[in-house]
Amino acid sequence: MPDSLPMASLDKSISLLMAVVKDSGRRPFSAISAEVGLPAPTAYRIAAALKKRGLLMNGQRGYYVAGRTLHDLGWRASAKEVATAACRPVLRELSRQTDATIHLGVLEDDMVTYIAKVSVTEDDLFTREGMQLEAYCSAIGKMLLSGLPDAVLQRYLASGPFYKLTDNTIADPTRLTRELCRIKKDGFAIDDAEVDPDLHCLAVRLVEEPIPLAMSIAYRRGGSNAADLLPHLAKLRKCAQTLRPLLSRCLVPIE
Amino acid sequence: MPDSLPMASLDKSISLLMAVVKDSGRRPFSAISAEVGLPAPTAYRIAAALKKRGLLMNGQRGYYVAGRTLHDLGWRASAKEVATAACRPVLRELSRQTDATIHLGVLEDDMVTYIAKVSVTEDDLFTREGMQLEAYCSAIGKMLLSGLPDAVLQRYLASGPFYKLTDNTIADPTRLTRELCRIKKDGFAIDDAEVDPDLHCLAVRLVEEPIPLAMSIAYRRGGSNAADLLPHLAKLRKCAQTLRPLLSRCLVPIE
DNA sequence: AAAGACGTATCACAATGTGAGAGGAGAGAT
DNA sequence: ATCTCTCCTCTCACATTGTGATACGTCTTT
Repeated sequence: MPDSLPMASLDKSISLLMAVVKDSGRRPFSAISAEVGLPAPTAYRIAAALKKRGLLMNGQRGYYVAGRTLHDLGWRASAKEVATAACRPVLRELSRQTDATIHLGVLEDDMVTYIAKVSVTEDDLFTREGMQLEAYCSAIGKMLLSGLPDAVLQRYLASGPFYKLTDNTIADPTRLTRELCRIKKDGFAIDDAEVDPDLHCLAVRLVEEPIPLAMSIAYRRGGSNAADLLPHLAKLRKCAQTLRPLLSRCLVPIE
Repeated sequence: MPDSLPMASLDKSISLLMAVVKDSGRRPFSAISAEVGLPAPTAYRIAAALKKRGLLMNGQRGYYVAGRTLHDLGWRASAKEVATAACRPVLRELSRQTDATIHLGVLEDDMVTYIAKVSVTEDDLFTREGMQLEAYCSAIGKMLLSGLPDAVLQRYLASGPFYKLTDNTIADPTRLTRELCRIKKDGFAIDDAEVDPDLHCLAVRLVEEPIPLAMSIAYRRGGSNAADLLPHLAKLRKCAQTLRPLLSRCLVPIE
């Protein structure tokens, strides 16, 4: 063996961890460590270290099972979380350029969930990461709705009633349908103070797979209106363009 | 520093991995590695090793995000999977003692999912891990149904119709209700050839939190009947008793 | 009581991870 | 275009640190 790889010890540990977890309790630890090719003391030392960090736990004597930390980490590695992590730095840059707040959102049972909120300066928006909003009146929501299959969209439109949160809220299913058509055609959605009298948003689509994502730029200013946002459309689209390859690298559906 | 812990390198790697994943793209890698206290070359070497194994991936330049392997491992560390892993060796022992097939199951939208099937000898049962069966006619299913809150159970009973898979299947909601009451009182459920003419099962409850689990012992023999299984009830219960502390150690709801 | 498997210690050796320093590669700014 | 800053990699001498044969305590099974 001429050149031994760097971090051989880490690599062995990962192999062991994966082998144990994938075995799912079928074989005793000794058998697994043997298969991975580790002598007993080494294997037990690694297992002890992994256990200390909660990546492994003791099952029945002679057996190990996946630990809670692993579950935590895995949860944080869900498509939603990875998308958030991958996008955040780019969104921060866009926020810096536009001096506005950027939101990243997904559709979850007929509501928009904001999975990332990025702003450079302190903003006075009521939005928060993890918050859910009605889809039909927010820019991200309408953007995502416009991408739904027709049958699903019809079911949504029939599921009303839609309440008017402000004077501008489009609560009429017919008008909403027209608006979604326009959005699909133009490729951008606007929230013209439809959820809050002072809030104006402009949203574009990001990706569809493995999870539909959209992002929006938001201003909260008395006196401004939605038209003020349109100049930023190009920047938004360029940002989306930057994000797409990034996301597809991180979120490959299956190999 | 007198005694350095064993597997210090692994420990550092885990710290770095967790820090990166938990940061969720908020700060660049350099900042995170600095916080963890790792010099740049070391941090990058570790990151490269983690990336090679798919635990990390590259985001935007200067950023890392959780990788697909991490998601896989985390999925395998879900409550269901950990429960399976933790139980399997014990179930295997019971299977050896009784020379029967042991099943472990959960309730998932009104059906039983078999998450583990253990048998020492080759069996000729049609069951498979991951398979779903009607709850109202299987022993594990009835056991789990009997533990449902009253309101949920009523909804289930009203959700029929229940089909007779064999002559013995209890398809009448009233009789089924009576049977579930008995099961709740006695603490065991029987499948007396209610799903397959040759299959007899005896099930007991395991745990309720964080996920209701039940296990069953199954014989497939022409000429035998459910009464033949009752002598094994004590062994089943002892086995459940063994598993309970094990499971609570592995599946602590939240810390 | 004996046999066997799990898990931990001990310890000398050297393999291997370490980290300063230098340098290449990109991106952004001027 | 050049400059500049940050990201990332390479090299290399050092000694920290992981390694694994052997051996011992402990628990479970026969």
